[in-house]
Amino acid sequence: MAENKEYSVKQELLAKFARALGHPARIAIMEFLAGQPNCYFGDIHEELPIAKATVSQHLTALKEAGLIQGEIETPKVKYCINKDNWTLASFLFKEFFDQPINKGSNCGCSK
Amino acid sequence: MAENKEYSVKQELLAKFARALGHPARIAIMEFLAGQPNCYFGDIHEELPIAKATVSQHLTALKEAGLIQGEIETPKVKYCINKDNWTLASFLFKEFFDQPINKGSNCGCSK
DNA sequence: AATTATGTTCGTAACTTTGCGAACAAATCG
DNA sequence: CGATTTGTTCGCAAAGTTACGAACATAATT
Repeated sequence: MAENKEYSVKQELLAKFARALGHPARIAIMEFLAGQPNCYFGDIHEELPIAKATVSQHLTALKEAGLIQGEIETPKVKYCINKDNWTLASFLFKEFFDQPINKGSNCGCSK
Repeated sequence: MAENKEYSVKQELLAKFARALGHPARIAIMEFLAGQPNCYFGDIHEELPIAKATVSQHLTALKEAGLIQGEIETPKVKYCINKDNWTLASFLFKEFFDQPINKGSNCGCSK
């Protein structure tokens, strides 16, 4: 930033992942996928308090962010976590939250 | 989930933090605040490729998510990271990404 | 060829987000 | 008091999100 006043690739990527996780349904989907050996659309839908069309939309959003992948297993559709991007997201978030926070930036307002 | 088909408090909270971080400008703001001993509105604005009205909006979004705090230091406004919630968010994201991923959930699609 | 099961896509509605310039507010400076 | 500095708020436009039911697509089954 600073000189060129643009966002870095990392900032854009982190924001993309964050945005994808920015809905409780999508958090719930990721947690469900992490814990299930078989992850069919129907099972995911059963877990959520929303219509199947909406579930499909959320799955598409997660897919577009690269966090999950789908596979047709007629007549069902199997979803799973994209491990490469999961690992990447994990790394980026950890790096983000582990950045040192300048003591002077306390502003006297955080107690 | 499952029985009641609702989102947990944790899922809602994590989604709220994720959503707040779901824009590159807000990622950039947080990174800037983390690294600066003095974090005035004007300095933040200088770093970003957007109008001040928009910067103000993003700051409000971060404030509403609890990630930052503002303090009037006339005629300027000083912003800083809310450390308690930063720590909470950090914990929630780490817990989320450190959850074990079921091997069976590979679906054969993630190689 | 109809039926069934499983999801996706379409169309729509309501709402939210992002962005900007202009107007406004508050305190200080001449 | 008028002018200046610093940010916020207002009003608006364009675009994106979330949600749903209905219609559609696909493959297996009868």
